Amino acid sequence: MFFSAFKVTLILRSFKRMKEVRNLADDKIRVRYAPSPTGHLHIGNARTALFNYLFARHHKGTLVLRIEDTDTKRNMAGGEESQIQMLHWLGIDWDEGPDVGGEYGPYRQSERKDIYQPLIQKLVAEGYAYESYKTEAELEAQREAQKARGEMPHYVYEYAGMSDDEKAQAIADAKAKGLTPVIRFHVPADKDYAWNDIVKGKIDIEANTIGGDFVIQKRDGMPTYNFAVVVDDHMMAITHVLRGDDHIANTPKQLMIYEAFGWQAPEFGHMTLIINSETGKKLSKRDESVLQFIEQYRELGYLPAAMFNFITLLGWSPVGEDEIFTQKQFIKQFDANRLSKSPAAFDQKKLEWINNQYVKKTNPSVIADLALDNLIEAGRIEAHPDTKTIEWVRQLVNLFIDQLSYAQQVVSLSEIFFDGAPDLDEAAIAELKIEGATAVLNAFKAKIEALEVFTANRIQNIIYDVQHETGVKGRKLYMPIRIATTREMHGPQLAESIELLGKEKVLAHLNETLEQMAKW
RNA sequence: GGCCCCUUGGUCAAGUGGUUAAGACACCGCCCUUUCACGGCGGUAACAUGGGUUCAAAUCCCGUAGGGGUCACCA
Repeated sequence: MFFSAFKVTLILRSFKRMKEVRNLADDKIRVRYAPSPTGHLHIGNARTALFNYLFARHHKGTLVLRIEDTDTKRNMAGGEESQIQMLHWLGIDWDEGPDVGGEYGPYRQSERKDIYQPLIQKLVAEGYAYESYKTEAELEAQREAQKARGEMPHYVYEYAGMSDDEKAQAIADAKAKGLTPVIRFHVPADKDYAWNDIVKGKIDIEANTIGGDFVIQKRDGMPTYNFAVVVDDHMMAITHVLRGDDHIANTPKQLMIYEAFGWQAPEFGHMTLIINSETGKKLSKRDESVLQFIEQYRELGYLPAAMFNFITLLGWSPVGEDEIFTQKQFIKQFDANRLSKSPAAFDQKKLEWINNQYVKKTNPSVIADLALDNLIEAGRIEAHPDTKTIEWVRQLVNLFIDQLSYAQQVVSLSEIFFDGAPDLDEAAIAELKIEGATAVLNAFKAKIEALEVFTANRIQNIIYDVQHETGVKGRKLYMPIRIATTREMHGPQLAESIELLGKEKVLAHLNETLEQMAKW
């Protein structure tokens, strides 16, 4: 017996699979979502949070929320609260974080300075890092000069060619001038940093292509992102880092720091960015053509479960052909190996379709409550409506519920119930000129005037009566009534619409229409 | 420009050497229907490109093109 190439391939493949399963089945999996509180929750960040959440819950691991607020200038007041609130709205919860505590805290980087400082000093003492006195103005000038020479901007080691004594002297001089240094990490020359990325596969980057020694401690004493993540991920025992692929270029820098400390790096997975289908570029926060923030969707009356579903399908795909799942089902079937390698465009139409699927499955009173807010917001209904108005809105929403992509659409769909009678368009006029229309309308009007209990049921019966009386049926019966009462050719079920319009409005519209018709 | 990543219909995507190349959204048509919508049925439409490897390539290798990301004392 001998092994065929085919068999060897099979064996290798199953070995590879075994390894994956063993890694991923480990219940000590700890992942984190680490936003910086610079604003509201962005779609892209929400997706990162979502995948980390699914990954953690699928493997029964731990999700950590860590606030990366080392840039004191960019921190926004209320940013953290806003992010937390929107994550909860989406149905994401976590096991450790600034709001819930945990054994690995504190969970805000601004509260961890005492942890970073000694570690930075350790790197300096061991020669992995050094004080850098170049000012931002000098560095800017250097970058300009490099560009002028056609070079790409990069940091040049400021003590190049100096002996230890000369270097010590230079530092002493700078100190004498009262300059405060930053700390730079000394990038090892001619080394390769490679990792097996969970989504992209093997990535290999040479140390000398990353732009020179990078800052790990800023002049204000705060660590930079690239330093703080490494320390925190290590100290918080993070096993898997799932983040946007705009972090790929940072990864070698972080690997260097792991190496300097002798720590084991976590597994990395770099997920694709969400792009704007019009520009093909990553969603930029200034981009006006797409709503970018979760809060905006909430305000339009999108349902959290639908958003969760939609975002999950953006860059990840389930095994079968279904696309609508409960959160529980998503957790059960989530598999990081199925994360997409190519970027996904944000498709508003698909989101609307998905939300409509959820709207139809949701208790109508929930949708009505959302729509009520939108109607108040739009000025259609006064704030603090009475119970009669609320009941009326419920009926209104029920008329449109099957076609709602999101609750706020009720505002534009229901215009005829709020505004005065719109002008008739040509098609409507043509419809009213069809023989029999006048007879239908006169008969209908007489019965409506006499109707005491103004309900859809009674109104429908009137329509039947008109049918028997005039002998007109079908489109020729309904269209004149629809146009004369609602002043539109299209709309939801007629009897219900007439009920909601109310007797007064209906008669006013009927009279106006009949007067117009008399002049033809 | 250096480095890195990506490339299946308009969009999201399945696919891991042999398939009539799934499915969903959108679009178009038909049906249901008093209109609109919902729903049902059907249709148009794709492996960027050139070379290999192989009996066989969307799938493996190399090149080319295109797109994107990143090059801060931002994260």
